[in-house]
Amino acid sequence: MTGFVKKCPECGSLNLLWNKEKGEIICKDCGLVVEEKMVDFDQEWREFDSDAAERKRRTGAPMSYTQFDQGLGTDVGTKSDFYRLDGKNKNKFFRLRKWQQRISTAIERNLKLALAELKRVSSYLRLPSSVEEEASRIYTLAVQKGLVRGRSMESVVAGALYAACRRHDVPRTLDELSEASSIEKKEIGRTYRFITRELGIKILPSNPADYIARFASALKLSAETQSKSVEIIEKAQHVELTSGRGPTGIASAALYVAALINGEKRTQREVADVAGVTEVTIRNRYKELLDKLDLEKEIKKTKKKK
DNA sequence: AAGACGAAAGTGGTTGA
DNA sequence: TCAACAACTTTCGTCTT
Repeated sequence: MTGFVKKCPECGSLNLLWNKEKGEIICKDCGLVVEEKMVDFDQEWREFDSDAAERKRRTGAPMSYTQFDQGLGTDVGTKSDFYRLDGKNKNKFFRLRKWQQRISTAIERNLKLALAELKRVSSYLRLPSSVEEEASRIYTLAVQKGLVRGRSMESVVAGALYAACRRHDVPRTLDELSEASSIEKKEIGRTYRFITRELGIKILPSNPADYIARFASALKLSAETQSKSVEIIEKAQHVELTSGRGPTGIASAALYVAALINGEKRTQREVADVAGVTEVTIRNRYKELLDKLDLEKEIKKTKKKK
């Protein structure tokens, strides 16, 4: 097991939680998200003898959708081939090469550009490579279905990334995508809905709890507060408070309450900012949470302690 | 003076006739 | 295709700490 990060840079704790699926390392003590993008250096297979090793080892460049042609491109000849051909075949050679280049310019160049943009945005957001891969796949499919026509390449890229994030339970808000790609929120939402519908990609509504780690870390809240808010969210889900509501609203309200309970008060404004919702939404969710989950005692308790 | 609260009007999207 | 609708936002005035 290889670990780059062994100690939390914030509080020095060694109590780190590795979450490979989300590509995050979270400090259990202070809640800081230490590293959001990490590489898994483990081999996922084991070799018991040299025979098995031969079969299981894979060599060569990985095939990846982040390469525009999955890394398996073909070029029709180069000059070095040219001198070996007679007159007739020279013509054929040029014809083929011309067509190859025309096709390249039409579709593949677009893909090349788009995937470069996709990589840029995804690294800006420090997304795990699994998400980047998925997004590239989605974009490629979208191009093949001609869904990019009439839309800007960038917005489709952003939409594909958003969809990939959702599928991998690594939610990023539309605001974050918007900031990274400089495409309007509405536009991303629109293309996101469009391409997922057209490609028949099913996406479950995201779980508010998935946002907690990042929001809490941005607000420098303790791990207790984090788990408290996850707990609150779970309770809220049992009482059917969560369906139909924006997950970020729920997450931020739960976080706000949890912070109050643990005496780590943050203003509604602060929470609202990192979660990308308004104070009003937090207030509404907050009120509902208090109504249904009688958390008031707990808040009063910590008040008296002071 | 800042933060919390709540009312009212507006926005963009979904749904169902 | 249109109208009703729910969730969320913006704005603004009032209350609380």
